[in-house]
Parts: sequence; structure tokens; C-alpha cells
Amino acid sequence: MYQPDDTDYEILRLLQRNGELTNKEIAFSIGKSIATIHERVKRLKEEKYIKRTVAILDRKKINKNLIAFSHVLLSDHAFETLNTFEKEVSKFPEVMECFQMTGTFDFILRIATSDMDSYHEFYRHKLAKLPNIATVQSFFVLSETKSDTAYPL
Amino acid sequence: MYQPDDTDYEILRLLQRNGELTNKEIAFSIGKSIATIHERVKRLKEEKYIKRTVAILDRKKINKNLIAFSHVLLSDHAFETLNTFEKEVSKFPEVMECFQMTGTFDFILRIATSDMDSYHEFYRHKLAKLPNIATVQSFFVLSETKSDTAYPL
DNA sequence: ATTGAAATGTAGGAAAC
DNA sequence: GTTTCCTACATTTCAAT
Repeated sequence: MYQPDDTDYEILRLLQRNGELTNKEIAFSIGKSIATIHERVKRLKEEKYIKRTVAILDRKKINKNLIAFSHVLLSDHAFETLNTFEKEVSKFPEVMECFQMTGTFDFILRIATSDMDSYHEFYRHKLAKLPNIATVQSFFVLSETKSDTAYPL
Repeated sequence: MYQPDDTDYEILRLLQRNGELTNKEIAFSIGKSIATIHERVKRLKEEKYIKRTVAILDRKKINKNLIAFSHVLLSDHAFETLNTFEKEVSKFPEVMECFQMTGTFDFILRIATSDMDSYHEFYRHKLAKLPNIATVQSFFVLSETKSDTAYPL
């Protein structure tokens, strides 16, 4: 299996912060040739160290003013119950993230809507209608102190 | 204030999913000229609708196998207490996100580490040493059902 | 605001060292 | 890993609509 070295990690560090850097800029920044960077980046993408490159939008400007974290507990933990929940909840565009968790509930969802009315609409007519939901406890974001997609490397 | 139209939203929708699309590809996909797309994208960046473009890494490949969501309650809510917490917690590279929340605790943190030992290390020697922490309750990700950076548009 | 066309720069591949 | 060369695209600017 492919093991990235220090140079690769330097590149990942940079591209995690700014995916628009050119090979030339990266080469200059870490003191290697353009051809080397070209080769490294190509491999990092082929090997899926870089899953994809995406634009990060300002959610307030696109009217996603309300972010909720919801803790979901299911009524049972049969394989089919978990599977169905995961499959169905993933279809909702409002649900940006869904993680199965350790602890006193089963899933954390990150839900993006424009305001409390839209959240309520989503909750009543989509989330709460899924089968085998025992409880949903929701917490709302008051302010973002830090919001980063980059992992510490 | 600048108000994006349907064409702009089409572009945002596409770039949220794939930030590497060329103007040519976008132009073809939504039936406009390359120069138009160029103009729109430039403005969407200038006006900060697009905050930045980033590479999304495969966290398991870069050894960030443990993601925790931690609920933090502070011992008081004086302006300075909140401020100091936000400032200090943001400095930790393990903390990818920090949100102030409504409800029975004050903050949600998303923490990325390699394993439970490193998490413990972070918790004991960094997080728990911050002043005015009353309680920290942590939940760990078992599996990712959906993990998206794109807002519904 | 949108377009086609021209100039400049970058990507991507291949060669030799 | 670097350097050079090359072709193919992509970006960027601009005059015209």
C-alpha cells in the first residue's frame, strides 16, 4: 500500500486550506519542482487521499441561517431498522451529515435550513415520519466560533 | 447588495459538489458561454458567496480514525469566560469546529484524533485545562452514514 | 449582462540526466 | 527527483452587442 511521505503531507496540508493552489505555487512554497508536485498530487488523487475538491459557501449568504444538531434514538437496533434509517435520512437534502454514535443515542444529524419554520417543517414532515424513531433531541447553533474542514496534519 | 440569480445558484450548486469543474464544463452544463461563467464565478468569489475552495481528505487514510463530538458546559456565562474559551479552544488543531449552542450546554466541538489514546491526551492536557469548564460530555463516531459539505440549494 | 476571439498561463505527458 | 520540451486546455482580457 502507498505511504505518503513528508512532501505529500505538506501538499495535503496546503490543499486542505486552499484547493485552488497551482502546482507552481505549491512547488515554490515547499521548494520542489513543478513536475514533482504534479506527480504527487496526481497520486494523492488516484489513491483517494484527496477524496474531492469542493467550494465552501457562506451559509448566511445563501439563506441557511439555522443549523441544528439532532440526536436521534431509534426504538430498536435490528439490522434492518438501522439500515432503513440510514438510507432514508441520507436522502433528505437538509441532512448534511449523519453519524452513528456511541453513547445514549444512535445518530447525530447536522441539519441546514433557512429558519425555525423550515426546520419545523422538516422535522414534522420528514424526520419524524421515518419509521422506528424513538426520540429526537435538537440543539441549534447560536454562533460559529470555528468552522474548519481541514484535519490536523 | 448583490443578489445572485438562478444562473449563479446553478453554478454554486455545481461547485459545491466539485470545485475542480472548469468554466468550460460549467458553461456546457448550464448552457451559457465560458465568459459568462467566468464573470459569475469571479463575482461569487469577490462577494464571498464562495468563501474558499478546499481539498477534502479521506480521514482514515491520514490516520484521523476517531472523531468526537463534545458538549461543553462552562461554569459561568460572563462575557470574558465565553470569549476566553472560544479563543483558546480555537487554537487547538484537533478542534475542527466549535459552535455555541442553545440548550443545556454551551458549545459543541468536533474533535479529530488518531485514536482513543490521543483523544485522551487531548482531553486531559488541553481541553480540560482550559479555565471555567464545568462539564464535558463526549460522543464518538462509530460510522459515517453521510458526510457532506454542500448545502441544499 | 453576454458573447466570440485573442493573449497568457497552467496542466499533463514524455524525454534525458 | 529535476529539467526541458511539447501539446492541449484553461484562464483572463477585451471590443462589440
